[in-house]
Amino acid sequence: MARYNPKETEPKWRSAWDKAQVFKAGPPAPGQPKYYVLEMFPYPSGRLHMGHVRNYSLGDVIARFKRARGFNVLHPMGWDAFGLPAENAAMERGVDPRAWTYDNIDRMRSELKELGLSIDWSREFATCDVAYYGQQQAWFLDLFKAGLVYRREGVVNWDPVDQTVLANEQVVDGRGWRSGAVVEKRKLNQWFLRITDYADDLIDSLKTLDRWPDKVRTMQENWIGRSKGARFAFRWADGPAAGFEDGLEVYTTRPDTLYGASFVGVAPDHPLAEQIAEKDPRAAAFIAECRRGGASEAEIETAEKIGFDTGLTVAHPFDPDWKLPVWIANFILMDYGTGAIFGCPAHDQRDLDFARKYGLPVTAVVLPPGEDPAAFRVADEAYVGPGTIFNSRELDGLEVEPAKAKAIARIEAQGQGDGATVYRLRDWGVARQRGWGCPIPVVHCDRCGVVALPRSALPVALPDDLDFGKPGNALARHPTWKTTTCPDCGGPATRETDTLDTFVDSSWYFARFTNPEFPEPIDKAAADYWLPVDQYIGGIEHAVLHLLYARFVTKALADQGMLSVHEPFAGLFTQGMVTHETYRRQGGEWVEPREIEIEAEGKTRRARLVGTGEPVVIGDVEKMSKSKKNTVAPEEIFEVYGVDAARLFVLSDSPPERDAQWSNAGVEGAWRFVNRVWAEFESQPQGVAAAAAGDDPGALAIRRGAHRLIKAMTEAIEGFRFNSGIARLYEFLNLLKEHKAEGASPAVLAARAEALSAFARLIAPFTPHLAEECWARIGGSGLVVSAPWPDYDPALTQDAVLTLPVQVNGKRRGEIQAPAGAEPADVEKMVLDDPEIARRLEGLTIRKVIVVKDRIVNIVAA
RNA sequence: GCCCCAGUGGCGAAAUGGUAGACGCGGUAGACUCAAAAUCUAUUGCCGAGAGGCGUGCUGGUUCGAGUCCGGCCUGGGGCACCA
Repeated sequence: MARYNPKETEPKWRSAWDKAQVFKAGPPAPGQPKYYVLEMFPYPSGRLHMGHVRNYSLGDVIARFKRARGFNVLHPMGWDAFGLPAENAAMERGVDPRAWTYDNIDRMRSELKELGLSIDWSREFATCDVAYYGQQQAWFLDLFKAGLVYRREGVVNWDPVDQTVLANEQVVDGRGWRSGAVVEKRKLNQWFLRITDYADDLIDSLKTLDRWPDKVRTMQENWIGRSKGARFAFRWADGPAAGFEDGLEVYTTRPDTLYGASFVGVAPDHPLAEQIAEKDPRAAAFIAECRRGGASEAEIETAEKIGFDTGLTVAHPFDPDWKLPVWIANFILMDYGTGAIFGCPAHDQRDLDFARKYGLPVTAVVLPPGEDPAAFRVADEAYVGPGTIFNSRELDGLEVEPAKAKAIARIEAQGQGDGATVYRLRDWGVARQRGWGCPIPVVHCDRCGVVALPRSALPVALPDDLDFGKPGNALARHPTWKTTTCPDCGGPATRETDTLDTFVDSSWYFARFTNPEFPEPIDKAAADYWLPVDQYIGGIEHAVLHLLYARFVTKALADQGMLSVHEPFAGLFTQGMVTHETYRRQGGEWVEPREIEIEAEGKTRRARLVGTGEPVVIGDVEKMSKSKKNTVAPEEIFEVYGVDAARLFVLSDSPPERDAQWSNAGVEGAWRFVNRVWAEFESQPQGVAAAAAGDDPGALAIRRGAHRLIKAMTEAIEGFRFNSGIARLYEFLNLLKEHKAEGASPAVLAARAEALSAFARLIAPFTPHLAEECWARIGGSGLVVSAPWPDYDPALTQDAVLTLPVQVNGKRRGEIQAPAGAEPADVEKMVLDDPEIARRLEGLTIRKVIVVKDRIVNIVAA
């Protein structure tokens, strides 16, 4: 028997698909539903890694399944191709970033094609294609006109390694998301997209995304961080500070605790604090001290609360004779709310710590349920729970929520402020001081200021001769590119040399895929047909980055009339990472998996270096990374086991949302399966027609198994339980082996023929090349990729006679055989007549017999 | 600190409130082989010779019946975080 040879079959079938153009998305067809499957497009690093193999295999299962189910499927691929790695490669190796990127794309395209993905390659583009980013500039200008783009000086996150500004979302734990460098604060002119205009919509419509993981929705909700409260001004008690004649505006979520106020505080970089510092060197010294503190988690946790009494006082809004001191305090943040607060120490831990340190009063105004108002005191722990307001004059006796409403109403009546909603979300800073990106299509004119280019001036293309040889912005130092004329006055002007964040590039590519040739950014007819993406697949690491930006841009473009959908991704699936065991030599150096061999004896496993036999320590299972040397190169796996075995293993071992552990033994298991499948098809005599089984028990077992399998696979794929589905394939293969073709009756052979026809189609989404080879072997018509998904007969998914477990007092004590659908009363009689059960019931009195139809019997006895 | 998720054999994992451990990996024994690899067969949760007993992080509860539902706790992972 010939061993299955993927090296021969896999390329053969890929070119067959290619020739038949089977993966090209069709035009809108009446009566045929559409399905848009998209995996997050890759950065063209030049190398396919196992994470890609997993991500794209997952999407491919869905795409192939939906095709087989009769959907008009769109499954495109492109390249997120701008960004720093190209610039770094350029600087380190003196190559041109453009050439480097397109070379990488060529290499990765051929690797992805080798994976046998059902991609419509006719729609491929890279974000660094002028044809793409020129269209991006077009809609950027539309947003500019709509007031959704603005430029202002502000404090921004500066990544000193990548030498560029970062958005808040791109700073993780005080460090740049890509470089890992500690981010600095800098004051810069910066371009922003007004994502905060959409804060409410972005939160509220999360509710409609019922095919998104709760986790991602929660993360976005937290990130946007909506809080409801009041914004109001404290009036000055001793004459106004210059520039603050209307008072000092604060934000609070707890207006109900106003009678517990004991001070008002401002952030060290609040304009009032800066004004005071100009005249008072002690205040200036205090502010300088605050700035020294770092922004990392550990530093914040241990940082002591410190303050500076400005000597200014304000009046309590509800009692003009009540004076409150104004402090500068290090724990108040300038970029949240108004940068100023009132301190209520009894009901806020930070305020309490601060008040204890500086001897400020602590007055409890919320009485916890069941506490005695005369005796209740706050010691070291602020009380933040529910309760009844007391010590608060007209608010006394109210619960927290009504008290908030009443306080806000009074503030509003006094004209001092109003109820307000505040967000943690900041506007999206999109300018990057980098040369390998989409140029921002505006010019700076001495006379007219910042001028947006007209559409006719697009695309603003990158020059071909950028010098990436040294750090910094290659575009800004180009000798001639930025010199231009003002489209308004015709006078001399310079081009903006900042480029757009690459997250802008990826925030609309899914819409461009619907018609990548269109002369406008988006072909509305095509987008209306294909969008939203029915199933989007990618890593959880983009939960608040790409996925938030893409939602925002979709809403903004929809408001410009360019799109009809307000959400880009109807279904989202976040897949886990690919991990591997780590190995280290005694000295601690990491060792690659290919350099070791594992031996097992009983339950213990040992690893040794190949060749020397030096023992190696088996370490934790971790995400594949070059630094820990626990990577496995996909192309080496393809070479040994073929693409199908790799695809199968990466889908079979863990549920797709969880991390999958790669192991050599595991892929060998998948390889065994591939060979056993092929052996099963080879052993079947050719030309046997599928036929109804009659009552041959073997044939019936095969048919029942097959129909059960079809049902299970259909449900498993719909529910993203690929690992369970694949387990059922293995199970069914074991069943087929019990009913070998060799020496089988005609009835069994006919049942096998029916089963194998279904089986070839069921494995097609997972091991598409093998499926074609099997399909051809049994004389299936056309390509299996175009064959319809098999149907099942519900009547055949159940056995005629069932084995029902019998429990006594909830413990399994035996079993009986009963026909499917047997009436509970009949089953009860059978159970009580059973001698083995009767033995178990000796000396007991039966109180109750529960029969769950076709399931279980439980006898309650004492 | 707040929010979310997860704890099941040696390992990856299954299990609409109804036979816990499907399926795979690994192990053990055997067949084939001069031998090995590959392949095939059997077996494999734990304790026990067996009958049987015990088992889904711990602990209470609901239920005829709980891995699954509810309460409390422990451990691990993730997100947010001096956010007023």
